[in-house]
Amino acid sequence: MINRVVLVGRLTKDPELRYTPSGVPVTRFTVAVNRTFTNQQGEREADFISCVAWRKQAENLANYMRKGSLIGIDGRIQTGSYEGPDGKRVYTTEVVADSVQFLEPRSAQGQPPGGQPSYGAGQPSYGVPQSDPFGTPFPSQPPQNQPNYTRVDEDPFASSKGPIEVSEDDLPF
Amino acid sequence: MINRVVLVGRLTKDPELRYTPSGVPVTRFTVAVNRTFTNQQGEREADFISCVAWRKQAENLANYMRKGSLIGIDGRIQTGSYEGPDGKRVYTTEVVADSVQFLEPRSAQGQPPGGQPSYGAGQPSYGVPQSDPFGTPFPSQPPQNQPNYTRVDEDPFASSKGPIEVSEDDLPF
Amino acid sequence: MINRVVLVGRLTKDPELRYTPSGVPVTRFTVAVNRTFTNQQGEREADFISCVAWRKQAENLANYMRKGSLIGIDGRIQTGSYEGPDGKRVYTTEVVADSVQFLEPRSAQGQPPGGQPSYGAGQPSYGVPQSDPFGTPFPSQPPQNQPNYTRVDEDPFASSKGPIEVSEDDLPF
Amino acid sequence: MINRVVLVGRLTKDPELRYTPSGVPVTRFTVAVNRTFTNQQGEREADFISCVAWRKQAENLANYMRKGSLIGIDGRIQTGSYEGPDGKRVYTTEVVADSVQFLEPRSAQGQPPGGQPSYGAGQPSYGVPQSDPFGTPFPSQPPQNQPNYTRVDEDPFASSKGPIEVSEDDLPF
DNA sequence: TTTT
DNA sequence: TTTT
Repeated sequence: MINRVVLVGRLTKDPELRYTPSGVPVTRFTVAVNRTFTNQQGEREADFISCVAWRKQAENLANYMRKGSLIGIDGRIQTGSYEGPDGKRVYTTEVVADSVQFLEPRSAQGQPPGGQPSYGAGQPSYGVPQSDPFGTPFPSQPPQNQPNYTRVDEDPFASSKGPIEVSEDDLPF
Repeated sequence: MINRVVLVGRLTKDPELRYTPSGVPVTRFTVAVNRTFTNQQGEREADFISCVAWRKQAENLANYMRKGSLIGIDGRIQTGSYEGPDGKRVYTTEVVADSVQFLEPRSAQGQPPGGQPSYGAGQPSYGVPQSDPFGTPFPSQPPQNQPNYTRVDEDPFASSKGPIEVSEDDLPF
Repeated sequence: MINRVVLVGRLTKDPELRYTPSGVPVTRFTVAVNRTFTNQQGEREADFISCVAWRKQAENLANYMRKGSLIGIDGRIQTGSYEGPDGKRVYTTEVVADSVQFLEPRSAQGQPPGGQPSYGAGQPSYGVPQSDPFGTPFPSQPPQNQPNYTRVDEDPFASSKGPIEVSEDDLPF
Repeated sequence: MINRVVLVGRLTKDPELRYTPSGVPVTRFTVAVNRTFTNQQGEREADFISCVAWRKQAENLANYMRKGSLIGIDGRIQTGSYEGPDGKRVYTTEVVADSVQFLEPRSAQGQPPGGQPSYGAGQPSYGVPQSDPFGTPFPSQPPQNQPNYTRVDEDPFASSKGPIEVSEDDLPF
């Protein structure tokens, strides 16, 4: 069985880092991939593909990427379902990123989005370590003892023996 | 922008051929891809991935494949949306198959599912040409003047200049 | 049978357009892809992957890309062999690009390398249409009756019925 | 940087397991991938793609696959070079298999190639443990203290921190 | 609910 | 040096 996806596209939003109850970093995001062909009206449409990244990939995404960033994803399609608010089953499809590539030129990198206005903030925050995991510009350790971060569904691979991350880069560039 | 998917898995159902109002063959189907790793409970789960094939790929699928068949897909992820019955927007993700590979051994092929009972039909239909596009075991031409086949949404690429099918094989094996 | 390759990397040289005896444009080039992991010495190595593009892809490559450009390739591995100078058989492996993506930011594009500045020519030719296919910044027609361009091996797909180019974009961006 | 390959094809030979000086299992093999299109003469050609698998993948290959077996590979292209016998540099391209899929139907599996005549050997060898790593039908541990196995070049990833195997299956089916 |  |  083979299930392989490669995407190159742009983030539709600033990625937001979350943590599972057991402290595993996770980021959900959408990649807009422009089609290489046009429709009947001669317009170039795009596909908006839901993705999820875990651990270091999630942190790198949140620390170095923002809305509009060009990104490469190597991953797999994962489907699932959940009980909708109306009691009906909702089926989901998303790409789980094994590895994430940051394809912006150097000049466009290094301005990590923080709580501050992204471009041209008043006071420089780059390189200033923060205690808030959402603000730190460098890959952070899972905040083991920080009680009030955002919780998400538990990492389904928390105790899986298979490797989750293919690329173990500490820094994406 | 890159959007590439490769899947190898099994059909969850006998594929069913449909035609757009303008006579373009289309088949929607689901591929079950077993994961190569196990979950916390030690179970091997599967992803159930929605796919669509057009034209010759659609015909080959309907003519030569059935529930359980091992299949290889080379395609791309396509997203879209439609108005749900309750007026809410429903978002969709599917794989559009550029090319389809039939990975069953020869012995398991050649028993095309037809209008007849697929498994264990009374009279052999193999190789018997039919006028009904749903029953013919060989790739058929779009039934231009047959009014009462099943209609589906129009082929969005009907007049697109880009190639839809990467592989132009007349026969899949 | 499935044979799919996706690469994102940088051109090791300015691409050079050639034509087959029957006038089909072809460009051979090497893509350097940095590995996402390091070796025992802690160094990040790269793979230098031989590629070939035909027709419009070849022209776009030659017209818009240069040494160092970031490029995405969607293609397949092709192997072959030829008689070496010493009479021994030499085996080759290369990636045939079905589609080529130009991943440089806009600012880095639009300066098509020509005989001019790039390779040290006198006057700027940007945007100035030329009859010479090597100088024109826009995709050109195969120069059917120009006798003295560089000849290469005949296009093996010249009369193949299968589609060669997946993406039919006239302009890569 | 992205470097992803997916292949489905057939082994051109029975795979042979080797070990590096430090005991890492490695198998080199060639996958024949039939093209999905025909050449000018209407013939369907094939690409013969050099591959290498390490560790458990190498063992599974040697234990469960033979000449002609249908196989799926998820991997990356790796290039390198070595000093040829005539002192000239020889450049190599091969696919490093991150994961290997065994696509034969069950009936064709389970007859591990051994020293015995492959199909229909007189005495059943399946499931009979052997001390020879080349004959055992189950994944074996690296033969740490067996001096006289075949040596090959050292595993270049022996001490790499990155994961080598994406799929950690003990058994391929 | 979408990116350049 | 190649597979079905």
